[in-house]
Amino acid sequence: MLDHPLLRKLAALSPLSDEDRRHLTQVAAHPVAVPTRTDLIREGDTPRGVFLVLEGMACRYKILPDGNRQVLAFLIPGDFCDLDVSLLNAMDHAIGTLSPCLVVHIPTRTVGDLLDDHPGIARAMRLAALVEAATARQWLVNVGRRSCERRLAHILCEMLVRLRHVGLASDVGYDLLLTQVDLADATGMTSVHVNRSLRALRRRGLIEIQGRRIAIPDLAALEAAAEFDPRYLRHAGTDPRLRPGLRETAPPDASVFREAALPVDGA
Amino acid sequence: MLDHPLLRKLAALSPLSDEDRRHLTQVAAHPVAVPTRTDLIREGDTPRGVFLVLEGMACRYKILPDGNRQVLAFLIPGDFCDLDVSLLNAMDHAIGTLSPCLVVHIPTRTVGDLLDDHPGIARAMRLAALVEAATARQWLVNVGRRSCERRLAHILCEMLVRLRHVGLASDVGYDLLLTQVDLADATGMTSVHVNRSLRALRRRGLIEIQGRRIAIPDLAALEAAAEFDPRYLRHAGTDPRLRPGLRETAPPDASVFREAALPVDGA
DNA sequence: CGACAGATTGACTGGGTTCAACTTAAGTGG
DNA sequence: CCACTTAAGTTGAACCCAGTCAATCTGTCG
Repeated sequence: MLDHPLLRKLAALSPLSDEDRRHLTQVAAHPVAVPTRTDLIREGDTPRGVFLVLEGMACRYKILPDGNRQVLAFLIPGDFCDLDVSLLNAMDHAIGTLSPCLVVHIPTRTVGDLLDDHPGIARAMRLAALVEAATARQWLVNVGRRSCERRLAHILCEMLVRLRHVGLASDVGYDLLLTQVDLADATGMTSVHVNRSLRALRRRGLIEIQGRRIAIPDLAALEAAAEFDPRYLRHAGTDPRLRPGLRETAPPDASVFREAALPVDGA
Repeated sequence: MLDHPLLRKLAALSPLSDEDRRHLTQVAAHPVAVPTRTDLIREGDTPRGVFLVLEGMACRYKILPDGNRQVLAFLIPGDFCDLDVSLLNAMDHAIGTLSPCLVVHIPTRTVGDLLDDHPGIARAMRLAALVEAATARQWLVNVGRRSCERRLAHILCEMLVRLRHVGLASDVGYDLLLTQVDLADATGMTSVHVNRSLRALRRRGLIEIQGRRIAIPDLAALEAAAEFDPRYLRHAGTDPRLRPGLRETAPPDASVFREAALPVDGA
């Protein structure tokens, strides 16, 4: 039961009862095989539910008028797309596979039931959505302000942690089912320059690549090179062991708001 | 009552009852003045509620080890931060003012009551959150795949639409309470290059700048230069007038999923 | 054995950064 | 009311990171 990626992922965020687990397992009982480079949903489509990836890798992406693609997020086993998607009547981006995948489609109604009738699941899924939002912020920082080599290192670190969360990576490496073009479109680079930057990382001894396998001989070194801090990937959760301590210098008063602010006569 | 930015923004997304309006007005009754460049909450802080901006401009941002800043989103009057923030125990980014602001702090508990007891408000706020997520995706595309001049044009178009939604922009322009450094940190550029690119836009006759005032003589031209499509800013909503038609060629079958997919024996 | 996608490498180019000086605007206090 | 201070905007020149173009290599699969 633990090898079910969705269960692993959600249980790591918030405790799940046996009943929750049973229910989730049932919801994901009938996956469908989808070949590489196939859209699950396109920009402009009306979402009829949520997709859940059980095997393989997919991505959210947008295509620009000039044909360029920007990858917005990678979806790995255990990932699903927007909970509140039912409120929308048109997708502003597409979701497509990057490798052969096993995917489950969960109808809007089932999602609603899940959220309404299973508070434990609802909480875990809301937390997962917050982690995804935090990841999106990291990507914006990545593309906006980090050097190309660091960007790649950062994404490789991120994928290691995420894959490990669902049992798909060892401590030393993992299979990255992506092409260098996919990495380029995710990091705002050219595939040519992805290639060169990967080589640079290889030469620095930070990674080793054999086919699709990424090996990381010295994780601490790679994380340092990436300025990677994994806390955003789990910064939710009630488990005190997971509680982050992002600031080293504890603030005497949390909010500058109260100090600096001047009360004003309201309305 | 309509000049309340929060009401204008939410009402545009989903219908609000008079009672909803009364309640929201009351929640935002006691704003506080906050000077420029003041943090409302910092990275690592535990959120104790939600901030609502009534006047001025603020932003979400992150600071990198080398001191560089990445702005993740601009907050304008009517904007508030994450609803589900109470699930977190540490912010992964900071929120700070970029101009003198009037801000309301809404305690976690009040937010919960609002969401639980006022379904109309809850729906509108969930939609607003989805629009913010869509905006974040646009920013990633912006920084990842658009030329610098286009990036700036895109952000200027976006701000026009958003400010117009809360009655703070005319058809021809608005006051942008940001410095060129702020724009640079939002677009992944240098302030020097922001300056040069703005000049280029000015020379092309797409914008006019006087102090903080941005005038847009020919909106269609600017939108074309930016490849800007405003639908993501309102693509939610039940109002059929707001229903987007992102694709011009209607798909015969919405989901390639069903076509391409091969059923697989599940678990 | 082709055929094709993906990876790799080289040479050249250019968009955007860096560094630094200077101007303008907006306070602030004597 | 003006001298002083500071933040923001503007401009030039040199440099370099990363894109572009294009050829070649490698592996895989029918």
